[in-house]
Amino acid sequence: MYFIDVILPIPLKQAFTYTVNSHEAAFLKQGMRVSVPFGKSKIYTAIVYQVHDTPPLGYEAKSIDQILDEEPIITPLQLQHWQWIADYYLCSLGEVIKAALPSAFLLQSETIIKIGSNRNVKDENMSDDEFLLYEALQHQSSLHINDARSILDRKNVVAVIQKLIEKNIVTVEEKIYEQYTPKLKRFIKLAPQYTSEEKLRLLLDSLNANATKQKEVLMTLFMLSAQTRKPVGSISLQKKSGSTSSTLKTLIDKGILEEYFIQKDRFEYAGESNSEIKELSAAQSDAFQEIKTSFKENEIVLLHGVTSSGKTEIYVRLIEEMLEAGKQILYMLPEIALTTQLISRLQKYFGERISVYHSKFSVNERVEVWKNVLNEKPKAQIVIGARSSLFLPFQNLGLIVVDEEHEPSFKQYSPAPRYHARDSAVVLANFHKSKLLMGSATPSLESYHNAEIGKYGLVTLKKRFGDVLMPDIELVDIKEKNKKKLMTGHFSDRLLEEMREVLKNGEQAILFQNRRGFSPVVECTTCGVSPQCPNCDVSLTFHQHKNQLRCHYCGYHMAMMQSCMACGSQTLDTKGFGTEQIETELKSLFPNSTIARMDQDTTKGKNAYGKLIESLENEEIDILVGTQMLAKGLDFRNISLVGVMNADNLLNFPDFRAHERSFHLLQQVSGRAGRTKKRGKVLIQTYNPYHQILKQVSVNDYRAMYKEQLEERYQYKYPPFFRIIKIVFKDKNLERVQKAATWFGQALELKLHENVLGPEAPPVGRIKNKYIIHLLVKIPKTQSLEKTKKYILGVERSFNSIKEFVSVRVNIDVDSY
DNA sequence: AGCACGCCGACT
DNA sequence: GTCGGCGTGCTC
Repeated sequence: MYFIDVILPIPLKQAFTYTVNSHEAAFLKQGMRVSVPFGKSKIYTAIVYQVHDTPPLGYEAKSIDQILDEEPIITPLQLQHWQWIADYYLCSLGEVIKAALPSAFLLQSETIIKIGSNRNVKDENMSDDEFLLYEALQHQSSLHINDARSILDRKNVVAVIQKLIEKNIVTVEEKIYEQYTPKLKRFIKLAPQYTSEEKLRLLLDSLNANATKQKEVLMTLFMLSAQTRKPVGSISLQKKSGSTSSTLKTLIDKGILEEYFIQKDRFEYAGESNSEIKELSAAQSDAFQEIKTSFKENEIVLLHGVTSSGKTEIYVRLIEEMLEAGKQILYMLPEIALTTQLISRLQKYFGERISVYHSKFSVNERVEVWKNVLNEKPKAQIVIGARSSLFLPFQNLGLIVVDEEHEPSFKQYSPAPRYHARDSAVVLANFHKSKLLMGSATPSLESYHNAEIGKYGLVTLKKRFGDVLMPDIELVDIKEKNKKKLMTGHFSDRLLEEMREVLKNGEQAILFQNRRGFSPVVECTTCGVSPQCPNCDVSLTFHQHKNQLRCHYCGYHMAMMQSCMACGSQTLDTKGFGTEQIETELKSLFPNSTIARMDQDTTKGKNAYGKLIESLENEEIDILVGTQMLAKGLDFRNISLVGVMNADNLLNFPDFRAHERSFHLLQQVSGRAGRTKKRGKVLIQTYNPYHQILKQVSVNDYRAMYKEQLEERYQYKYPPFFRIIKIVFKDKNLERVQKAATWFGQALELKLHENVLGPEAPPVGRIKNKYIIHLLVKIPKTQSLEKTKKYILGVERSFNSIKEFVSVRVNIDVDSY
């Protein structure tokens, strides 16, 4: 007897054992997929972990359903890395697998209903629902379980189907649908009997005189295949010969032409790669050499280069060297949708050797990249992707670049695995014995600290490319401006002044407002009530273009009311302000300028973002208003002014990274100004111009910010001095979740004492009708991380055995952001 | 996580 | 009286 242990893509920690026969045992290897029956009826895709001959104790193993791969699709190194992620971030290997594999690799069975053996059915023996299904099956041979649900218009259809099965009216089977469909391209060739020139001539003669179109097609085909000696695609044949698909079809039907299909890759970089790499500036070239020197001693190097210093060109040089060494390269960046500019720049350098990978790609595209990386195909030698690209089956990884290393979006919060892609990449590089370069204009405190204590190499690039000056940053005190009545709406006189200047010179301006929607909160000025979301503890926000109130957490929306729902008065007012309101104000302030807005609402469509960028590039837009999105990767020559409408709502965020994040964001936004010889101008409006962070931003003093924040982190026991683990409790019942968190917290305190914080309700205490409570565990560097985690897991186990708390969801978030 | 089994309220 | 709610327990 042979057995295999498999991992299922579910949040259960244990492996599952199935039986296989001796052939299967000999064939199967770790990292192959098998489909296995699981539970009552379902068939799942599982990953083979090991093949052995030890029968399990205490239960009878089922046998597998099917082997799905010829070769492993996951490498042993990958599994090791994933196991590390599972252990470090306290989740199951199954959860990592689910996040790591393209969904097309993890097929699940679906229930199909078919007509049964009992053909003479009497209506009176069936209930209405049963009859409806029976009738549906008279028209089509099979029904998907979802079809049954929509026919009966209810969720639970299993009982009805069960009855029909008992009466032999229907049968069910579990079917797995192949989701991956190779893309086929149609080619045309001459049927073999006509391939000689003479026979072709005879053929042409034999065609009717009025079949000129057909002759045309044949001549074109003949010409094309003589010219290129490559297969002739049906589309290009049609185009070149000016014929239609029906002409082609006629010829195929006559047996003169034959069609055949070749599998095509979905990615084809159409543009050419002009491999001319820009000459590095002196500063860049110094940095490049420094990085290489540093790599001799360090596995990891942090490149701290101010905005617009040309970090990308340095990456390109490093990548180029790795390419020549025949190694694979992973280039990770945050939120890939926002970095189309960068991708096309890299494609210009490396052409078709780049594959792009991220979770918003279709399942088919992701499978193709996966296979190309696995087989070390040249076209996937460089992979550029968001955080999930770190799960790809690299064979021969030489370099990982983590660009914009400080970005919080590298940390996944939900669902598990709650991993940090930058930190997991460090481990991945270690497994592959490859180098890792982190880059940022404003490194995270953690990484900079690691560089300072000598864990990472550090290379600094202080000069902007082309010796462009750092922008001139000015803080505008809007409290004072308000007093002196120098504000027009949300614009100070200084900002308006600068904007007029910019527009007069035919330059562009960017305005940054860190809030979406027209105005976050609607408030009744009579009774002070503002409409709340019924499912979450937040005020609804007003969206002007749809005249709607919306909840950002659960998506709840309702039409904007005419009068206050509490007191009935019509004195509704909007508090705070967002991009939409700024846009409206701008339109009346500068009626002759073109104004555009960039935020989640205006970039929803597939190409909306690209279009905005394009019109900005073509200088069709004079003023662009936007959110966070503006901070990243935009690289335009003609923007000479950046305005930050209100810096305070950034700084007043209730979390320990708020100050650091504000610095990052303001620094990055400022970096958009003045990328040519002329010095850019940045105006930051604030109620508190004396805030340390703002001062540090205004004089571009990263070191001062770093020192001060580090001191605060030390004082208040936060990273990089302490590790933090956040434990989140959720339940429909407030009292129960409070009780649960208190119980858990007390259990933790037994051993971890004062390093357990909470229970505490987060700023938004209820989301989607679930109440939320947090516990925070701080772990000093001197304390064993492993033991602490084990202890927390132990407490969780006891917790889960308490009946009262079974409904309470517990999430453990290691290195929470 | 799904998913089935099992015990209580609101309708035909 | 049933339908369907979701609480509880298991999955090799």
